[in-house]
Amino acid sequence: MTPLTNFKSAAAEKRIHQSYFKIALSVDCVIFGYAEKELQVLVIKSDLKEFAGQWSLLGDLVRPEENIDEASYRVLEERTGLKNVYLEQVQAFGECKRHPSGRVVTIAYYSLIDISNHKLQLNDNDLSWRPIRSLRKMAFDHRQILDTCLQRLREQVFEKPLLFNLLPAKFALRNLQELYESVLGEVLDRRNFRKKIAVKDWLRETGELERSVLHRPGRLYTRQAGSKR
Amino acid sequence: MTPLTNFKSAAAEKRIHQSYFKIALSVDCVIFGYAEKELQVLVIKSDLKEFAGQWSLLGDLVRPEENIDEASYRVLEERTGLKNVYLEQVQAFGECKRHPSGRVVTIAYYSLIDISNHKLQLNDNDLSWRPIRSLRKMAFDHRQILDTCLQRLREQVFEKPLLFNLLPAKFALRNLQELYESVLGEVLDRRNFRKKIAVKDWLRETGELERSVLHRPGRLYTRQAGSKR
DNA sequence: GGTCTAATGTGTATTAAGTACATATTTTCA
DNA sequence: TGAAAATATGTACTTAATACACATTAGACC
Repeated sequence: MTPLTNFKSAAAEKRIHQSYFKIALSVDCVIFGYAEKELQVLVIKSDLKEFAGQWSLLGDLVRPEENIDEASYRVLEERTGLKNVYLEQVQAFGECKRHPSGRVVTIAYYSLIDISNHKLQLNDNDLSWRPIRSLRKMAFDHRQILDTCLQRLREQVFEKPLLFNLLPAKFALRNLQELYESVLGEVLDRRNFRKKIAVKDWLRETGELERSVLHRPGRLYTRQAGSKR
Repeated sequence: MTPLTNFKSAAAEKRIHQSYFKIALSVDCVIFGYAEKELQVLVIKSDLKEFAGQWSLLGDLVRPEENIDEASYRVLEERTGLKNVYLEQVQAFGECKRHPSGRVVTIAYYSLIDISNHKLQLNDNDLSWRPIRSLRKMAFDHRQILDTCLQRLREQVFEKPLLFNLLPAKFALRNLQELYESVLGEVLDRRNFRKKIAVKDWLRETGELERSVLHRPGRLYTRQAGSKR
């Protein structure tokens, strides 16, 4: 029987509430970006003394009257100003001792945004884009959360047109391939990559060409209007 | 900034704790079984008046000093007596109004057990195996949780040797195929199915044959010792 | 304007995986 | 001994994944 039922008395009910309704819930967002041919994550300097100097993911406590998905959208919007962004729940992390301030269970989400498209106040709050490679140690269990989300992302990149969210509206196929390569951590064959993307109907040619490149310019593509995220 | 840092005073810290550390956390386990050629789920009659007569998943509140994974193993063991069972977290469900007694966020897990292998007290507590098909309406958001877990299971049955957990130690290939068919909800070609399973090295022949069948008996197989769940 | 550079754009042959499909064999039962 | 019912098995076809090479184009420089 769950402790939430069959109370013997009102006093018993109150006692149960006091002993169980004292966990805090947070959401943590792994916000991926792409710059300098590397996958980046938006992180913030931890302001807990236990993790002084370490980077942490962007997160916040879930408010008492807030759905968890709403909380994740709120965190994202507060930090990046962006609405209607792809956000996906990955899983919960619930080790007792993961947060020094008490029992805080967190729900991890990941999101993908175009760094150049939003103007966040990077001077503010030590908020910063960091290449994943450089984030060896992070506050809390955030490195584990990041790994789990990255793994989920890797599983999905050929299933759903997710990575376009990391690029500007118009991009060359080479840019897309480099992005896939840095997400997957492996090099891909150009012809096979183009074939694989081509059959998915995720792309539309713009008719334009790259500019200011020191070589033959590639065609610019944009995401196919109907392609669902 | 998260509300857990930069307190202006001890009083402020206490206030924050009081307003945020009041969510309860539960785990809900979708425990799959297999009987009468149908996929079954272990459910219990809801004892909340709001859901009188409806079935609910097996769950419990997470204790203050308990990891969430530990909680799910505890629920499973309390209900089935089984230890060391495959259990996988799927995701959190956190709608504000999902539980009538207060804000209870739940983490969903799924598990697979061999019904014939455990002797649970089915008379006890209206605990019962029900075919999934028959569970049209369930208490809370448990039908949604069940659907989500079933979908995850379907994605994994050819990736990991999960379904063997639902069968007795020795089984014929036909039993395995019927199980796959009822999980996936589609019929499979026998020759192609055997080929697909054969390449995975999940099975070992026992050298024995089926008994007491009204036709040519099939060979009995058992799970390959090294095959990871 | 000719040449160099660097990357674009493209096709085919091979292998692996998935799908469709039919017949001989073995055991039990009557 | 024959009928019933399910086992065991192989091949042709299609689709997806992989490996791999060469002609083309725009810019930069002289």
